[in-house]
Amino acid sequence: MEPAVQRLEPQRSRLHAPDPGRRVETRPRYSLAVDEFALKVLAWYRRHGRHDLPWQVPDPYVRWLAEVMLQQTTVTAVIPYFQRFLAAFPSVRALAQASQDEVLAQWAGLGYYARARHLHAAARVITEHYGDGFPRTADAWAALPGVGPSTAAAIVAFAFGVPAPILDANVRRVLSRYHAVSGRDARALRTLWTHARDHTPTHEVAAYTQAIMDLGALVCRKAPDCAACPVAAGCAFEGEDAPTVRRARPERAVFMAVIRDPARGVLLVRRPSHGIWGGLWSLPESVELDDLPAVVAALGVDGRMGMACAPVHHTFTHFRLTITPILVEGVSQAFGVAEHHDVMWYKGDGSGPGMPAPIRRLLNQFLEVP
DNA sequence: GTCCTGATAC
DNA sequence: GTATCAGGAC
Repeated sequence: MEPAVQRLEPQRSRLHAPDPGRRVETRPRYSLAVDEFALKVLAWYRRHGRHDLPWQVPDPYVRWLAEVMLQQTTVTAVIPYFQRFLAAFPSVRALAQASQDEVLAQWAGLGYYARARHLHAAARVITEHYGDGFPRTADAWAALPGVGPSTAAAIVAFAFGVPAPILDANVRRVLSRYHAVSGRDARALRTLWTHARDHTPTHEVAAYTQAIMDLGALVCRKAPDCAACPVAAGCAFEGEDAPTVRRARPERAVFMAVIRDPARGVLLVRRPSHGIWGGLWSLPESVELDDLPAVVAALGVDGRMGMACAPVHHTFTHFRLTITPILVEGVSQAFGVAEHHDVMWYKGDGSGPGMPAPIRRLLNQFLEVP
C-alpha cells in the first residue's frame, strides 16, 4: 500500500510558475498518498494511453530532444523529424559538435526555429558543464536555453522519475475543466500550477506525467469525449469552455527574387538569426518591389526584374504573409556573386540546406520545370 | 508580443 | 481557397 502521507515537505519548485504562497485550495494539501484523480488517470492510462512513442525510453538526451520538439507541435508531426534528427545527432555530444547549419537543416519544416538554436546552444552548455552527464533537477534543466518550467519537469519526470508537476497545453485543458479555472491570465495560471502540483504523485511519476498528457490529447480534447473520461465524475466541466478572444492577424507582404543560373541553381541568402525563420536559407527579399533590384545588385547579380509569379500565402501566429516571387531575367553567369557564408546556390537536389517550408515548396515548383 | 506548420474544417 | 486548430519559451 501507499503510505498514508505522501509528502511531508511541499514539492517546492523554484520554477517560477507555481507559487506556494498564493494557494487557492482550502482542502488539506497532503492528506492522500496519491489522490483519487491521479489513481484514476493512471488506471486509465494503463489500458488506453500511448505506450509505444519512439521517445519513450529512459534516456535524458532522447527525452529532452522529444520534449523540445513537442513544444507547440503535435505528436504526429514530431515523429518523423524526431527519428531523422536522432539518427543525425545520436548523442548530446554529436549535437554539440555539429554546426548550426547542420542542425537547422534537420529541423527545417518543423517550425519555431528558435527551438533548434536553443537546443544546439544547450547541447554545448551540457557537454561543457556536465561532461558526459546531464542535469538532474528540473531547475537545472530550466536554466538551459529553450527549456521552460513544463519541459524541464517533463524531462526529469520521464528520465529520472523525479516528481515534478507539468502544465503543458493538454494538462492545462484537463485541469482548467476539471477545476473550473477559466482565463489565461497570471492568476489562473498560478491556480492551475497549484492543481497540477497537488495531483502529481511521488510514485509512478513518469507514468502519471504521460497519462495526464494522453488524457488531454486523446479524451479531453477541444471537443471532449467525457463518456470515455476516467475522472468525469469529479469534473466541473459543463460542456463549454470560456470563449477565447483572438485578434485579427495583420497582413504583411514581401517580394522575393528567384535568381536562377542553369549551372548552379537558385541563389539563396541566409536570414538573420533573429526574427522570422531565423538562421534559415531563403530568397533575397524586399518589402517594396522598387527596392528588389538594389537587393539583387548588392549580391553581385546583374539580372533585371522579370515576371511576377503567383503569390504564395503563409499564415503565422501573429500575421499573414503574402510572398510574391519575381523571376530575375538575363543573369549572365552571375559571375559577380559574392561567395561567402551568407550566400549559396541551391540546385534543388535532395534535402538541401535548412529552408522555411513555404520557400521549399515555392522552389520545388520552380525547380520542377527548369 | 514574437516565434511556425500540416491537418482539418468550412 | 480561406479559416481554424493543434502544440510553450523567451
